[in-house]
Amino acid sequence: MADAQLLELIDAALRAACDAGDLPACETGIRLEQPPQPEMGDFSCNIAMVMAKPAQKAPREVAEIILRHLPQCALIDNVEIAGPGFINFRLSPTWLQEVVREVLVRGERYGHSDEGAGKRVQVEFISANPVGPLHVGNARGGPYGDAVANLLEAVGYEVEREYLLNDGPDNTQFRLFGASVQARVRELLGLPAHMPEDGYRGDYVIDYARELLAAHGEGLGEIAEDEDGFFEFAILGEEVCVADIRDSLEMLGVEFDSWFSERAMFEDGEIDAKLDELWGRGVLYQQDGAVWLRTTEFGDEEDRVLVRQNGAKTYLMSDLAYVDNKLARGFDHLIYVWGPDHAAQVPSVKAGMAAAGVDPDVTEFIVHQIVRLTEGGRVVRMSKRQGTIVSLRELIEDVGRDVTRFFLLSRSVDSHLDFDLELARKESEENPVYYVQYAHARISSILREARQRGFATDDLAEADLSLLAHPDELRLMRWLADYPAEVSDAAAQRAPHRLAHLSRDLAATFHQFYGTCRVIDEEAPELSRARLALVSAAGIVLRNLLGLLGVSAPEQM
RNA sequence: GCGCCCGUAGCUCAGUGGACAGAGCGGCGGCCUUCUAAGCCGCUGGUCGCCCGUUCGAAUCGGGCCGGGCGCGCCA
Repeated sequence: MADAQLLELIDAALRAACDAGDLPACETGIRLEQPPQPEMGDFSCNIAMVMAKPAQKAPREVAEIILRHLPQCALIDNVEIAGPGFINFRLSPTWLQEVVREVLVRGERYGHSDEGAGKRVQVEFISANPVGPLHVGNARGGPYGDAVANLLEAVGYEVEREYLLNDGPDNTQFRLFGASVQARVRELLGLPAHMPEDGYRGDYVIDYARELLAAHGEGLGEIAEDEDGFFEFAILGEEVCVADIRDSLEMLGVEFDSWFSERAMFEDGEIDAKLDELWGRGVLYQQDGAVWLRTTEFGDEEDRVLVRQNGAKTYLMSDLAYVDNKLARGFDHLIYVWGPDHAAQVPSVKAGMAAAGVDPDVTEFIVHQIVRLTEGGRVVRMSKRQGTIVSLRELIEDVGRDVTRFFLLSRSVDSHLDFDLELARKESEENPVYYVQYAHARISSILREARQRGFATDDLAEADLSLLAHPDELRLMRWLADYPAEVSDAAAQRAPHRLAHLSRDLAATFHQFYGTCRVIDEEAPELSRARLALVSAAGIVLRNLLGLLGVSAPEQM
């Protein structure tokens, strides 16, 4: 590609200048940027300013030296030094024509790369406790984790999506859920029931109880109301709950490769083995009847309990065994997408890994911030107690999958996200999802119309692209040229929200082109073919972009 | 009290050390006998929370304040 060639030329110039003794050796990587104004050129390089200090010369003087050593090349039409010392390059227009051709030839693989080839990454996300339906609060990680996985795949990694089910026998919340399910089942059977103080009182538990009764019959009433009974009901309830979760995830368009059961690590001895290993490493001690891990020696603020006074293992114990389990499965890198309520435990897990002799850097914890629903500028209060939590299912039924995904992905995970229900419901120009999808429908429509009028659309790569010279055409082509770098950046930064902004931007660039450049014109068949090629290329990139977001690209609206 | 995140246009937010800080929504005014007007064009709009520092250059990096959100359990 043109930018890579340009980098080589600049590098050659620097080496030549260095050999000639005009400039000192430079270890700084050269970077190309897009100038803020198109009149400034196609690419801009700041190397002269970076080198000004080591060279002990003024930036513009350094730039002149570099230009003196720049090899001749047909690619470059014009070079100038601008502002404080930028070197601005204007390339021959053919480079953009090549981009259009490349998009058409590579199709859905345009923008992909092999940066991550040969590396296996696991992305674990959502992992909400299997004690109730997914709701808006814990759903943010869904589209996010999925889109990050898509991005990593696009840059060549082998990716697995995993959902961790916190269903261990020592899990207090899970047992509480079991007791709650049991209480509801007994109520339905007319038996004396005991809903725990901090039990799960949502109506959905009654639905779960009904389902269980339908599936297993009245014999459920004979299960004892004790710890064993609670756990039995927790496992029964989990089946119903997980089916429910999978169902809403299907509505969201998220599919996991792997559902990992915490309980399995207890049953096959991995938890105990990990505990023994830690004893052997001398990083544990007993105090107040509990077993503690010396995490303070590895950067944590305080030591953490692994085995409680009552003999039950803590979540940290499971987390540490879980890391081993993941690594044993051959992953090179582990990404955890966690909700804000788990942010505080990141240092403990990292310290725990270090204590266990595992390199904490193989893990990457991404903590997203909360989601609030707003309606008419006011925050929709969500309370578990009052049952006003909005489930993911309800949200999707209300505004649809595409809008749900797009909205949840449109902000940086570091920012709190206000989900504007009113805007989300609008099927109009105010809604950014429809704006982007409309651009795709419009592209499809143009191609349909062209075929109807007798234009072939399957050999557009052979069109005479040199006819594309209108400023809005050039702008669109330039946009397509930058796309691969944007995907690469978004993947590296785990920032799918960039894709949402890009899709908006591409749609706007296309709509603008559409407004000034008539595509189908029987009077000018060659120009029409060139423009159809550009339209088709824009459609491909828009489709790729929406694909990464997991948002559909409609043929018509 | 401690930790994490945020503070940029009326609102919601982009902006990986670079050139006059961007977008959407909102507001005002234009554009359909022509490929989808769910569109386009123009106008309106800013002490990048404040102060110091690092740098040729800071919305961006560091320190200190101020404001807001979320956490801080032998629950997860």
